[in-house]
Amino acid sequence: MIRRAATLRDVAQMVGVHLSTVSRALDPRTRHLITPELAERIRSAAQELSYRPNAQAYSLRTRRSHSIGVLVPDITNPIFPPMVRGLEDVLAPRHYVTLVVNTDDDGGKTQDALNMLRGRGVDALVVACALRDDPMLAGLLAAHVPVIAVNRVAELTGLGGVVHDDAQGMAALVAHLVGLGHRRIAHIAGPGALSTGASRLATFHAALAVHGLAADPACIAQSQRFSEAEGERCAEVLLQAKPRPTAIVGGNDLLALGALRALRRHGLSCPHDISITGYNDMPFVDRLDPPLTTVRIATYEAGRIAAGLALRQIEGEAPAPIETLPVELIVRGSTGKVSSKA
Amino acid sequence: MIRRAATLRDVAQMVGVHLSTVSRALDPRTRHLITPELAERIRSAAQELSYRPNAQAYSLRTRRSHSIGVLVPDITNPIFPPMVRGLEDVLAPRHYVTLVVNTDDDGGKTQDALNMLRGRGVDALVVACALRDDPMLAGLLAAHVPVIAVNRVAELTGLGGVVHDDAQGMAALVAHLVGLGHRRIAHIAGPGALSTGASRLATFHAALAVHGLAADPACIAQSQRFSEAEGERCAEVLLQAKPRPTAIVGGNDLLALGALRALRRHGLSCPHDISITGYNDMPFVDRLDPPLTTVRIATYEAGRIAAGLALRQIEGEAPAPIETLPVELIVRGSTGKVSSKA
DNA sequence: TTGTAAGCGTTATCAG
DNA sequence: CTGATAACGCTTACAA
Repeated sequence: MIRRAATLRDVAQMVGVHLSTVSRALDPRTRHLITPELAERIRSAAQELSYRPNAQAYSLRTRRSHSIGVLVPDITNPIFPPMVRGLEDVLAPRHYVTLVVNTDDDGGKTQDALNMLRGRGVDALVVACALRDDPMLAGLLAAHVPVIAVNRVAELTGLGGVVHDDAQGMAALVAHLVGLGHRRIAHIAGPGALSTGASRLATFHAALAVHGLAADPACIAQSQRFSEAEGERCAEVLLQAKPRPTAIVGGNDLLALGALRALRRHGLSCPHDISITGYNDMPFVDRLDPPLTTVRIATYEAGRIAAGLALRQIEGEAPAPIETLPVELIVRGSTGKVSSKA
Repeated sequence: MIRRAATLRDVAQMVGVHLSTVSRALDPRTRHLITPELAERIRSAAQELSYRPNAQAYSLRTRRSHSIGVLVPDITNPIFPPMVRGLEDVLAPRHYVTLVVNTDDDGGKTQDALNMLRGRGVDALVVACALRDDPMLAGLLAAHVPVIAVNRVAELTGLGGVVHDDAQGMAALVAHLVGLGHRRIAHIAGPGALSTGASRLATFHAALAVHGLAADPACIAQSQRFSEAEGERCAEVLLQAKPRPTAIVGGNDLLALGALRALRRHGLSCPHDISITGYNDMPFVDRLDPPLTTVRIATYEAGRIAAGLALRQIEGEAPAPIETLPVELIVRGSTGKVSSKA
């Protein structure tokens, strides 16, 4: 009763032709080799049997899996779903699937995931978990596996990808704070091993310099992870600096949220006592109390672009240089004029 | 220079045995047939050549793809990533991949996704986008495709899956509100075509009855989608009821958020004028202003369980009856004592 | 214990 | 234009 799926052979038998003829009739690229009338008979027979090409047989023969591996640190982190959606929205219509795997930024898991994906013959890899110094990525490039970095990148020549414009974002953030009268601005830097952490720290310094300011070393805290707990810990450190900073720029929204929590524990109010900014504009940070001033990155768009780059590399084009997406400053309630007594 | 991946044949050649011997030596299930010493030589040769089995050849031969299709309405909706994570966390160690596809609750897209997944030979389907009356699901069951419903289910005999205990959740919510003195409690019902929408509405009525209350029809608003916009629209309607309800139970968190927005527009305060509750406990609803009282569902756990059920069905077991997961009432600031003047 | 060979469903090359 | 045939890389009876 469990009828196995129809194959080319079944369709051929039904129409009374050879299966290779069916194959040709069904492939738009070779259909022109077939008498239109026959092609139509074949098409309707295939329909009738609800023929569905066997993807693994196709892949085995053509060495094309029509699948793309996607490595994300953790899909549960709200910045990744839109990116994944962006990938899918351009890949699905072109009959590619995305195999999304979580790495938890763990070397072992990443290696396992990679082996699995390569064993499954993915045509390209989209990597959202790059380390600044990433031997895994280097290996992939050396093995000529098409690979696209998103959001985070590695310092590797020949690596294609998409990132968000940290220089622009930081400049806007700092200009905004300076405009509100802040002079003593602190930063909770993201992990130095990640390009986002390092680059935001670097551009933070650069942005201060533009306004003739320089960061007091006591106003820079280095986090180990992009997490709320780390944000809280780092903010505790920054609150000890004397004089106290009047604003804290979080390396991302989670770090900012942690900082907010630290303030609250110290009985300080945001933005009255200290202004706080985030980075990424995660969902719902506009509804927090106070709503978070932050920088919006185009994650969905990054996914779409990454998909396009992957497709191009699959077609054999050389990797394009890293693309930089513009960002947008979003001013909300967590930043305010520096209080007069400060 | 682009060395193609090593195959069994390459390993065999290196060791000087037949490729079938290599196949056996590498498969834990048949390794015992091989002289331990030879097996070890083969293992190290495979290692040396960094042999990786070709998944499509394996699937073609065995009719097992070691992949599971996952249909979600939209991965961007924060209740799904944890579920997907739960699936992956139990499937990945057993060498299964998850192919996650977004349907946007659109019939056409769902059909396309399904064709694609079946063409790729997924061993089972995990469906988080079931309709209460779902011909697609019925078709899958009829075709004997192993299918597991998560979160939302269909009224179909023989369908296995996991849902969250709406009766328990609603009872707790209503008891909480009644305990605060509320008697006139309204509900923004989720879409009637979805099991979650329908079941929460039904259990809402049942929960009121337990306290000797009955819902005024003017206190039930029917939403078309689980969205903030719909929540706002429905709340507008409820605010016209006379006397005005003192509490509104949202069909999910988004509907509640919309209601909150409507209140604000009317210059009403939550919880002072009207209490509001959500459902699902999405990330960050604990940080909103006011923090949302809601029901926490175990989405990650649901994913893990669904994975287990899928695996069992793949092994040939008959589908188990729908499993119901316990939920937890989370009381926060959006609910309060009914105001004295009411 | 190991080798032989068939076949999974395709595509692609070569004849006719 | 259509048919025959050889892979693609693997598992698995069956033989030795």
